[in-house]
Amino acid sequence: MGVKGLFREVNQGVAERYNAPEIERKWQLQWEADELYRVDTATDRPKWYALDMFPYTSGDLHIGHWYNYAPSDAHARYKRMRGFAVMKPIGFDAFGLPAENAAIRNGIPPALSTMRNIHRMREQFRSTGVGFDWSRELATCLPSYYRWTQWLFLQFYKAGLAYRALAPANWCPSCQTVLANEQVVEGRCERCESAVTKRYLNQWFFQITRYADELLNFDGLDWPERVRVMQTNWIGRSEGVEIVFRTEGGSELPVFTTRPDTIFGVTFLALAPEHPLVPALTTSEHQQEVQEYIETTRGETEIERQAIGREKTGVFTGIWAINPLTGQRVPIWVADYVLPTYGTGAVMGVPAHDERDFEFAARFGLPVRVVIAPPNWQGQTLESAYVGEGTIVNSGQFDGLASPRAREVISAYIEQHHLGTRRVQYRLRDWLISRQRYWGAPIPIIYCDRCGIQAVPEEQLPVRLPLDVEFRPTGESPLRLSKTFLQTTCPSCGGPATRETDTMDTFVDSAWYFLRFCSPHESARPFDPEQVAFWMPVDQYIGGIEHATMHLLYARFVTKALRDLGYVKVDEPFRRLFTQGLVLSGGLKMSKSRGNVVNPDDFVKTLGADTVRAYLMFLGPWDQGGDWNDRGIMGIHRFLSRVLRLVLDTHERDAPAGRAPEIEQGIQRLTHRTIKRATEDIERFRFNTMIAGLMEMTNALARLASESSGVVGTPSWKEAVRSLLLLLAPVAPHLAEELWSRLGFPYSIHQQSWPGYDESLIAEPMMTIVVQVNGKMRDKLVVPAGTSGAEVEALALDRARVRRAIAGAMISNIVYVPNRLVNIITGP
RNA sequence: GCCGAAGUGGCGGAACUGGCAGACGCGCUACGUUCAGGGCGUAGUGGGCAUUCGCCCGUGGGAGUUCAAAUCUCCCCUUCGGCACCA
Repeated sequence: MGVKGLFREVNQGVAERYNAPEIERKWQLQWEADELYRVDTATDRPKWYALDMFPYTSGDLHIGHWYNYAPSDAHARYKRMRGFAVMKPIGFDAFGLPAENAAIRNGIPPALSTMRNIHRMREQFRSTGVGFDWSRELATCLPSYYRWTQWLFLQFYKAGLAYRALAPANWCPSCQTVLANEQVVEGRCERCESAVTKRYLNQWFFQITRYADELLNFDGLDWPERVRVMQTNWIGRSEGVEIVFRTEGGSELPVFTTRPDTIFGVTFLALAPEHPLVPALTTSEHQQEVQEYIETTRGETEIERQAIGREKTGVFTGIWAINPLTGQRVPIWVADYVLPTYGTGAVMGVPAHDERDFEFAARFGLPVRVVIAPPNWQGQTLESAYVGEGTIVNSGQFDGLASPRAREVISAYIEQHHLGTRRVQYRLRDWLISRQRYWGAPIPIIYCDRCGIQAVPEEQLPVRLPLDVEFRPTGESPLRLSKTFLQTTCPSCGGPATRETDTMDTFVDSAWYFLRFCSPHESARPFDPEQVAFWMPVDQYIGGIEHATMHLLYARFVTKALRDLGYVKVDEPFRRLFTQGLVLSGGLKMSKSRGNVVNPDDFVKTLGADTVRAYLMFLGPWDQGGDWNDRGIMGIHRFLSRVLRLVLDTHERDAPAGRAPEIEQGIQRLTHRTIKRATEDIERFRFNTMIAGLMEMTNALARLASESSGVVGTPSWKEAVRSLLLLLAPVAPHLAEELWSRLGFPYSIHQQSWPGYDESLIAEPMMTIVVQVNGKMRDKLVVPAGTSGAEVEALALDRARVRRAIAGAMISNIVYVPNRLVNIITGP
C-alpha cells in the first residue's frame, strides 16, 4: 500500500464523512454563546487592532467580501494564538445613494431597506465563521453614530477647517449631487458614470489642503508602495515660483510656474476662462468674442474639456503684459486649457519648452523663443517643444547656466527684485463634503436672516433625519420639502431660521469609524480617549485598493485634524495596510452581464465555509487576487476531508512495541519544519504557500500511517497531529475545533498558543548536494550533514556520470557552495 | 503620454539574501477498487529525441554580468492598475 492507501482503509473503516455544514453550525452557535471573540482593555496581553474595511449595506456578501474578510480573519486568529488581545470589530457603512434611489423607485424608505440589508448581511457574516467582536457592531446611519459625525463637523467648523464657499463644483446630473474631485473618474461620476458638469453652488468644504505636506509623509507606516505612490500623485506637490506680470495698464497678474528657467522664453500669457480678472482685462473691441468663448467653455462637460488630442482653443483679450525680467510685451489670451483651480489660474506661455504652450502657439501663430538649448541644437526651428534640461541661451545674464541651476538662480533673482515669490503648489483640493441628498448625516448648520450662519449647539445633536419624508424623482432633497426639518429657530437670537438641507458625503462617516469602534457605546462623547489611546492605531487594516485615494486619505486627514484639536494622540490611523487583490472567474472580472458571478453561499451550503475560506486563501498571493475555479475548490475540500479521516482513523491506535527512533525523529523534523514555514508564511499573508505546507505534512503523515511504520500513536505522532490542527485553526476554524474536541483537547482551539518550533530539530541529518559540470546538473550526492567540502569534491569527482561529463578534460576550477552544490569547471 | 506592478507547464501558482525550475492544487492518461450520493487508491504528467544508459531545449523576446540567472543590468514586446492639459 502506498501514499494514500490509508484513506482506502479509512474509507472502509470509518463511516463518517466530512459533514461541514453540520460541524460549522454547531461551533458557530457555541462560539457565539461563549462570546469567544469579545475583547476589552482589561488584559495584560499586548493589543492588536485588526480592522477590515466595513462593507456598504448592499444587502449581500459577495465573493469579494469573502476574499477580504476570510484571509484577514485567519491572520487575526493567528495573532490571537500568538498571545495578542485582538480587537476585530465589524460595522456597516450604511448611508448613501443606492438606498435613496431605491426609495424613489419602490417607495421603501432608506432606513427600512438599510436595516433589512444589515440584518441579512449579519447572517451571512455569521456563516463565514469570521471571528468578529459583535458587541462593537455599529452602523453609520443610526443617530447614535451620526450624532458624532455631526459633532466632528462642528469641531472642524469651530477650528476653521470646515468652511462654506461658492465654488464651481463637479455636478452629476444623474445623481443630482455634487462630487468631490476624487469621485470624478475620467470626467465621469464614479458611481453612475454620467458625464460630470460644473455648477456654482454654496458648498461646505473640509480644508484637507492644510495637511497636504504632512499627508505626503509616510514615515513609520508599513503600507504598500502602490498606495503610497497613488496618494503622492494625488496630492501632487510641485515647487515653483509665483511671478507677477503687469499689464500695460498696471494691473498685477501673478502666474505660477515650475520652470522659472524658461522665463525669457515667454511669448504670451494665458488665463483660465473662469479667471476673475478676465472681464477687466478685455478691451472693448474683444469684449464680445471673449464673452462668447467663456459661455462656450462653461457649457462643456469635464470630458469634453479634457478630451485627448483635442485642439487648443482660446481668444485674445486685446491686452498686453510686460515680462518683468525682460521688459518685453506679451499678449494676454484666454484659453480653456488653463485650469482655474490650479496655481493662479493663469500661466506664462513658453511654447519652446512646454508641449501645451507649443500647440497653442502653433495654432494661433505666436512666436516660439528657444531659451534652453536642446542637445546638438544649432538655432533651427523646433518641431516640438523641448521639455528636457540643457544650457540656457537667449536669456541675457543667465546664458550658459545649466537649466536646473538656472531655476535656482532665476528664482533667487526674482525674489531679490520683488518680482515674485517661491511657492509650493498642490494638485490636491479641499474636500467638498456637501451632498444634496437625503440619506446621509445632516450638516448641523442653521441659517438665520439676522445672525447668519449658526452652528447647531452640540447639546442639540443629533440633528435627526426625519423619517416621514416623501421621495419624489424631482432631484431635490426630500429634506427641503420637509417643513418640520427645514423650519427651526436660531440658536443665537431665537428667531425663525432654516436648517442646512445638505447632508455629508458618506466618506465623512467612514473617516472616523475606527475611533468609534474603540468604545462604540459611549453616549456622551464620540469615543473614550482612554480606549482610543489603548487601541489606536489600527495595527492591521485590510481592504480594497479602490480606496487608495479617497477613504484612506480622508481617514488620515481626519485623524491628524483630531490630533491637532487635542482629541487623539496618534498621527496616523493605520500602521499597517494590506490591500487584497480581485477574485476573477475564468480569468475575467465577475459581472452579472457576463454571467460568471460566483455566489459563495451556494458553496457554503454544500462544501462548507471552511472550504470556501481555505480555497480563497489557496488561490494565489492575496495581494494579487486569483482565479476562482469551481473544480479547483474540490482540491481544498478533499484536503480537509483527508485531514479529518487521518485524525479520526489514527487517534485510537496505540504505538506498537519496538518502534524505530529515526522515524520518530523524522516526524519531529517534519512537524517543526512545517510550523516554521506556516509561521513565516502567515506573518507575510502568504496563505497559499502556508496551505501547501499543511498539505505536504498531511500527505506525509498519511504515508507514514499507511506504511505500518510503527509511528502512529507515538508521542511524536501525537505531537504532529496536534500541531497540524493548531496550524489549521486559522484557516479552517470549524474543522480544527471539531477535531480538536474529538481528540479530547480542552475547548477552544482558538484560545490555544500557536505552536513553536525548534530550529535544531529541523536540521536534516543527510544533505543532498547537487553536482554540476560547467554549470549543468549531472548528479546528486546524499552525504551526512557536516561532510567537508574536500570530501564532497572527492566524492563528486568519483561519480561515473560526473566523469563522463568531464570526459577527460582538464579541470580548471571547482566551486563549492556549502550544503548545496559543487560546480566543476573544465577547460583552460 | 507619464508613473507603478507583472509576464514561469493545458490551468491557478511554487522557487529564502543568484545555486536541483515547475512545490501544492486543478486537469489529463493508465491501472486497481462490493466506489450509491461532487468516491478512494497506485503510477505517470514542461517540450523534443532515444529500445536502454541518457542527451538536448525550456521561466515574454534580445543582449550582458557570473563558475552559476526565473532571480541582477540594459534594450524591446505584451498585459494589468493608477494619473492624465496640474503650468
